[in-house]
Amino acid sequence: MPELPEVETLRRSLLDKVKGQTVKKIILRWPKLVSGRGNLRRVSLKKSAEFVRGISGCKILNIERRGKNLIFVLSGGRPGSETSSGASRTNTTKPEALLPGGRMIVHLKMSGRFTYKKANAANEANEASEANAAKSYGPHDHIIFQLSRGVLIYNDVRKFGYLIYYPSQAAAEKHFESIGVEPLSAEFTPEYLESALKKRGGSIKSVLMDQSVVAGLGNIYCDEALFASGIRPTHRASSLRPGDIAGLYRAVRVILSRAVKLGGSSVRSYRLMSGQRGRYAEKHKVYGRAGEKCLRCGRKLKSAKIAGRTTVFCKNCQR
DNA sequence: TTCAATGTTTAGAC
DNA sequence: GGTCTAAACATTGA
Repeated sequence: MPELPEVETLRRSLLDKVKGQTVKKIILRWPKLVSGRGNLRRVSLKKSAEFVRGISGCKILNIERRGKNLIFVLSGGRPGSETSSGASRTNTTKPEALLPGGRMIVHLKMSGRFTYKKANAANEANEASEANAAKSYGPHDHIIFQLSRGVLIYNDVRKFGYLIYYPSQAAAEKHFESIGVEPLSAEFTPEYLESALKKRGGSIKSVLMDQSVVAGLGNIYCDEALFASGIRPTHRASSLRPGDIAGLYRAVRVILSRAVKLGGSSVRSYRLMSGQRGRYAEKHKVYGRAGEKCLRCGRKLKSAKIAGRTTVFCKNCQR
């Protein structure tokens, strides 16, 4: 599902459900997903073991977002240390004992999802038997996190996504070394955008999609922002005029924040965790509308392959 | 039936 | 280095 608004929407609902819960058990039904982020990754027993050992017993303190990535902030404990059963439960007078420790970074790529099921008598019983537990999961439920009060499931039809455990914040930060600014943060300014675009060859669309420039824009929101600012996706990034860049900058901010407010865009089978549709898809002016009429001038919207992605734009309104 | 396309990223080729 | 393509995988529609 994954562009910034969808990931941000997911972050909020996940936080609401799992914050403060402890990871009791992890079932890796497709271990490759935790073996790194390269597209040629192989199953790594070492990584799988580190993932399970590192996260089991930890409390989920917070969930953050960086671009299209989710960052689960975990407590520093391990089973048998400060997060162990009896002692910490009675010793509630010192919540500050749970310092942030490891991080789990998740990228959903094309088809990653999370679902959450509250614990109840039925699935407690299922968990008792491995055979029944296996039956209660869908064919694309690849990673199961049994939490203190429910079950968090990572589901990914195409298996492009990844979940990586880092033992410290410092280690996790390296993951984002080559990622650009957050488009909804104060760091993202018209000046930043202008200087970034000046340096780049290639089309404006390919640069906007480049996560090392701005983090979180994908095919949908690039097309929408370019339409809103009247810029043709093929336009060379380095030759945009300051006025166009200012317009593009505003469009990116307005469109992303509006989409976050509406819960993102549900296209294809994507749904919110609640099962509802994100309502921003209703606002799309160009994405998914190739061959239909431009909502501004009425001419037929064109489709083209740009930066390897299907791109929809209006030849008349975007120059 | 076969082929192309799908919200993404990256490794490897030039 | 920048810039482009194919690949990781499954499903769906033409």
